[in-house]
Amino acid sequence: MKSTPIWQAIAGTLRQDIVNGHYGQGAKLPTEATLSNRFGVNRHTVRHALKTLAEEGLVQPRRGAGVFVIMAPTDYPIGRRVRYHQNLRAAGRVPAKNVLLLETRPGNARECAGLALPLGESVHVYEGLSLADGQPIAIFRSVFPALRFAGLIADLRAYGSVSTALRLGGVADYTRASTRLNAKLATATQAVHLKCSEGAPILRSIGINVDADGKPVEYGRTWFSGDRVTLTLADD
Amino acid sequence: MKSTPIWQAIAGTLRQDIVNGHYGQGAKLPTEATLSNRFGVNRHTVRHALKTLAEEGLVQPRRGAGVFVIMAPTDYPIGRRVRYHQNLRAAGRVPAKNVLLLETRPGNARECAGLALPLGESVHVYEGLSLADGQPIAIFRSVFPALRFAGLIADLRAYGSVSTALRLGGVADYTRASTRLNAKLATATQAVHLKCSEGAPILRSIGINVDADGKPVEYGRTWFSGDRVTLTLADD
DNA sequence: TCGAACTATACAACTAGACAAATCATAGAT
DNA sequence: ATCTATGATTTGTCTAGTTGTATAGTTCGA
Repeated sequence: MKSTPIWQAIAGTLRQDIVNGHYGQGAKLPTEATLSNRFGVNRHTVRHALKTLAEEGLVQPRRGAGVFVIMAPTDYPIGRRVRYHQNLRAAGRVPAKNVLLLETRPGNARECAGLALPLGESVHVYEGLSLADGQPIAIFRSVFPALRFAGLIADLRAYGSVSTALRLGGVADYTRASTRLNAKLATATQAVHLKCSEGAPILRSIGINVDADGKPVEYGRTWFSGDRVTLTLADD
Repeated sequence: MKSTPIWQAIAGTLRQDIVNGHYGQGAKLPTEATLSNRFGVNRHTVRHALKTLAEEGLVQPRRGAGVFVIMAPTDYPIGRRVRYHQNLRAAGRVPAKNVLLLETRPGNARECAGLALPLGESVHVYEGLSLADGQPIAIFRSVFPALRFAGLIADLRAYGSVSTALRLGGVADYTRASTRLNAKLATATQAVHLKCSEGAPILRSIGINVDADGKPVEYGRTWFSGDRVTLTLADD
């Protein structure tokens, strides 16, 4: 049996304390000297732990000042009408999106089934990264029926916003028809984008949005960083 | 004629040196490299000898620091009235406490059940480390009903003593109502604090203390280092 | 032939101490 | 009141030493 190194254990408990809101956003962690005393280890061992937390983007050290919490755990609302950016802004965070991929291709079985399209019909794919205060929160991949929304790619590229692009495509309003949640482990690629370690817990959400007539307009999958996001169910 | 292995001879002479007071309590043995030089053998042979001494409880190695002479296992009294510090002092040891956590939060199912509170009611949490002669003996986590003892956190922070804090909270006397004992294996975090190896045997005690009226005032869990502590049942 | 005892080497994990660089708090001078 | 100098605090970096673990090989006796 291989025992876990001390620095990993320390990093784990500190991460838990941060994620559980024990230290709020911008709060100063105890000094390295204090922590090394508290854990009964050498200062360098604590530094090793803090280094990994800094690499994950959880924490930022400032020479002469201390180590500060960069991000607070994000509450991410799930419900019939989700407006990601507005919710985050209301919580005092700075939301952002990072486009990774915009393309049109034939949909696969799952995508066409979710969108109620014949197999192999062409779909728009919008893949990107959701950020809060510059920290990656989630990877999303949304697919849309390409025949119905011919100019969607251009609109997405121009505005970045799904709701705006759909409105320009003639969908005045849409709601969430179904949501499924899974727990997964981060793949290597996901770990790179989410700035977490491979194998970190991931919360995967698969959702279908429909227009006023009940026709599917978006089949979206989202991979949330389990450490940084708490999904909250909104009942509306 | 069967010759005794070298490592047993080395263990014997080291043991003699220790019991003869050549190395006092807490003293650091020469490094493995020094010893292997002095005895003219490989370092692994010395390590084999040191390992048996460690298993006898005579010495305790600390990675990166050295091998240290250790004292006898601590007798820890369990009974209706436990005064940890006084008992240890009577045995000629120097007791100490190390505060790891002081917070107020909603209690979980077990904690609320133990304290006879409605689920989710707020509790004070006091987590720390018990030391004897500077050596970690046990990790304790006590929870108290927060509504009843409003100023408990401040008192615990000021005095460190549970009995003092409870007295200031209006509980003149309290006794142990129930004690349950389990054997566990040390988690990585516990191993860090107790300075033992992950998977080392741990004696877990779950106790409920009640006031004179039989109302629960403390739900405490304690994880003892199985190697260093002998629980003794006091009948009073 | 097998296993116990021992050697040899290398690397990982942790400790120990020192000093540099940036920051912060505060007393003192203007 | 404001600015400045100073000292304490805190993180960054470096060197050196110590135990933990893994692998590979040798010797010797049953």
